[in-house]
Amino acid sequence: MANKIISPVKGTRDFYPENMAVRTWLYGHMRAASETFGYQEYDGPFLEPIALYAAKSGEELVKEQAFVFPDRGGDLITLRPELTPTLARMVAQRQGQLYFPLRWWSFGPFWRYERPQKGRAREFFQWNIDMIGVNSPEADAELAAVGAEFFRRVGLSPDEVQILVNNRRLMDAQLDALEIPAAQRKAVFRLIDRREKMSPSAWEAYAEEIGLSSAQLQGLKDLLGNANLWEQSEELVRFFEAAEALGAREYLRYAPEIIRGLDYYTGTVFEARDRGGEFRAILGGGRYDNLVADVGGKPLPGVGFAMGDMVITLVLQKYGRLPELNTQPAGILVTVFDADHLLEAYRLAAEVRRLGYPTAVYPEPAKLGKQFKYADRIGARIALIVGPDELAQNAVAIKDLRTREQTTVAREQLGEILRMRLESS
RNA sequence: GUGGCUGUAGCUCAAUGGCAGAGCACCUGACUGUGGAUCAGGAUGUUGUGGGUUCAAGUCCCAUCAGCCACCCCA
Repeated sequence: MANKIISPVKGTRDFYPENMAVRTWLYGHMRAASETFGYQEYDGPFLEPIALYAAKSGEELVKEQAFVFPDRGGDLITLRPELTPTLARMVAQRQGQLYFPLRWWSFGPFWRYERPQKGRAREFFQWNIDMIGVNSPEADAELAAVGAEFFRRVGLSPDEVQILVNNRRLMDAQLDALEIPAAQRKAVFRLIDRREKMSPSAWEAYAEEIGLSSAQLQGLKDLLGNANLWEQSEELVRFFEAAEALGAREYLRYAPEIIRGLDYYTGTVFEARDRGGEFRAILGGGRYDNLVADVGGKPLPGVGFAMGDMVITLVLQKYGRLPELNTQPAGILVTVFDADHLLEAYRLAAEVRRLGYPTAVYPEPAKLGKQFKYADRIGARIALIVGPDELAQNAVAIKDLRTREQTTVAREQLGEILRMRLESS
């Protein structure tokens, strides 16, 4: 038996009803946070040509981490590893008819060919939210505020999660001052990104390896130790002022070590972490001012972030913020007294549904005890019985599965009684 | 792509190289119009898969697959 079950594809997840309930719950809060700020829902194709990503997403992403396969005509197709390039294309295609600034959000599946581990699968769901057409620190702050709004809604406090913020232009200027040449910039960004993941000695050895002088290394260490560095960036000063006005300041903190991996970020970048530092980034995003032009449109600035479903779920679990979710839509189960009363049960179920209550009916005759047990196990609150006695009186027996009390009511009173029972608690 | 740990009943896990087991869950009955308790009984496995060593393998060896974890990388 067991050996005949075909394994699911590595790194995919089956969403049983209890898992699906969590996904739907997350989706609801993402929608609420997005719509509170006036963002519109959209989506793109799950399949894209590989060329869309080749331009700007970063080589690692396309070469090593995307699912790529030839279609029957021989063209290379990619299962989308991220949404931003699709968004850039969609905007570029209708650049003339869209009205800016554009505020769009989306939630859907993405694929990434990687070794699965904690907080990461090959198929995952991701919330994307972006504002296109404005280049201002205040727009950046609004996106961060949407992230903060989401955390607030799911019950995560600023003591538990924080959005760490930096700015690439600021870091570029600082690296200029240290006379670190442009050719070395990418390697140094990577070095910064790895600061907290390596031991201090290994980190310094790595710095030396990429060609930093000891003076440059000391300068870099000073930068990364300077929690007030943001005051030297007019963009970040305005960013934090706007975040304050938006009521999101308490979730934000300046962090000079935040760089982000994607090549297309040009200004402010941010990512959310749990304060224990236990998990990888909960969300990540920033400003990208060249992306629409890179896919063939006229230049348009943008800012946005993405949040995967897995890390946020781990964080919510850690802090006990995942609610008990009801996976049973039907509060009522109609029992089947015996084979002669099967259709009577079906008629009763139809009647109760017309009254507006989701109702399941036991699909075949069985011992009543078994049916009550089933009703209890699927999470129904009320069981209804129509046997010969009830039928003779044009009545229905109502059993409350929690209190175990049972009453018989006239058929025409059924709606009223059900309303009292189901809406009382 | 590299490394570590783990695969035994639906679930959680036992079994000094010597007859594959327990608890929970499940099914039946005690209870022919009533679920969670109790009691009695019952079913359940090619021990992930394929090889090898051995008189004998769940146990040792090799390979492979899967899950988890770390590295890599991160949307």
